[in-house]
Amino acid sequence: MAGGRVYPSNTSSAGGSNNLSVLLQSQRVPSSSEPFDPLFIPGSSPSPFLVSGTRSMVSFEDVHRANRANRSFFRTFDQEENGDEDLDEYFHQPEKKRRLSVDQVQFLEKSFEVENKLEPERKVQLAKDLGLQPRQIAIWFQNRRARWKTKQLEKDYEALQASYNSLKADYDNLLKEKDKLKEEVLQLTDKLLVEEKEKGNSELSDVNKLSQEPPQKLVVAETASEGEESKVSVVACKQEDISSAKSDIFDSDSPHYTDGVHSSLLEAADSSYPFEPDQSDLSQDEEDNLSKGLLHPPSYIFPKLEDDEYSDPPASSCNFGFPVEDHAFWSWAY
DNA sequence: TTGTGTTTTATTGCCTCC
DNA sequence: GGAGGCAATAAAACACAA
Repeated sequence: MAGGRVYPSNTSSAGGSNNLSVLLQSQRVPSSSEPFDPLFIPGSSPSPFLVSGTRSMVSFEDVHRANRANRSFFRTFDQEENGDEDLDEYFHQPEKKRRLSVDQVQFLEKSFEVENKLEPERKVQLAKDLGLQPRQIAIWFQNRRARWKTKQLEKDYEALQASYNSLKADYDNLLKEKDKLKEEVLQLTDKLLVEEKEKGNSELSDVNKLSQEPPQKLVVAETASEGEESKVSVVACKQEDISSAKSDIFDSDSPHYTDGVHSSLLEAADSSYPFEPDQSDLSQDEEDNLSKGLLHPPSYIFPKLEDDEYSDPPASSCNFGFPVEDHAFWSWAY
C-alpha cells in the first residue's frame, strides 16, 4: 500500500461489504431468464442502483428493465452463472473486476460534467446512490479525470496543429509573393539597364563626334545633374558584374590608373590623345564595348575620376541606382 | 475459437496541502 | 502525519478480425 494508505480491497467482500451487500450476496440466485429479480428487494434502496461491494450485485428494477439489452456487468454475471454447480465455484473463486453498468456510468458521467472534482460528501452520496463503494467512486473519478486530460491534450494538439498549418500556408503564400516581386524587380532592372545602354550609345556617338572639339565640351557632361549621375552609375555597376575583366576599370591597381588618376583624363587633357583617331570608323561592336567599359570609358561616364572614389569604389556604385538605404531591400530580396 | 489491441477498473508509489 | 491527487502500471473485460 502506498504511503501507509490502507484501501479496503474492492475485489474482496471482506473489505468493503456492508450488511446489505452481504445480504444480497447470500440471496444471489440468478436465473438465466430473469437474473435480477431475485436480487431485487423492494424499497431496500433509495436509488435505482443497489450494488454489493465490488461485485456490483445490482438490484435496480427500473434501470435494469430499461437496460436489459445493455451490456452490463449483469451480462457478465449471467455468463458466469450457468448452474447451481457453478455457484459454489463462483463464490469461492478470486473476485474479478466487474465493470460498472451503463446506467452507473451514465450517472457518474453526469456527475462528472457538473464537477470533475469529488468532495467527500458527494463521494459518499454517489456511493449511496449507485450502491458502490466510496473508494470505487473515487477511483472512477480519478480515472475519468485522466481520460479527460488525455482528450484535452489531444484537442490542444489538434488546435496547435491547425494553427501551425494556417501560419505555414500564410508563410508559403508570402514566399511566393516575394519571389514574384523579386522577379518583377529583376525584369524592371534589366529593362532599365537596356534603356541606359541605348541612351549611352547615342551619347557616346555624340561624344565621338565632339571628340575633335576642345575638352571644355566634356565639362558639360561632368556637370550633369545628380539624377543623371546616378543613372550612369547604374551602368557602371552592371558592367562590373558582367565580367571580372571589366573590374580592372575600377581597380586602383589597374595599369589604367596612375597614382589614382585615370590615365584617360590625363590623356584627354592632351590633345594628342589617341582616342581621337577616327572615331567614326568604330564598329558597332567596339561601340558596345566602349559602353560596357571594356575599353577606356569616356570621362563623361565616370566624372571626377580624380576622386578617391575610384581607388576605392563606393559600395553605392553597386546599388543598381537604388540609394544605399535600400540595401535592406536587397538583403531581403536575395 | 483464438490472438491481439483497446478500454476500464484497480493498485502502487510519490507528491502536495493542511 | 493523514488525506487526497496524479502518473504509471497491472490486470480483467471487451471488441474484433482472421
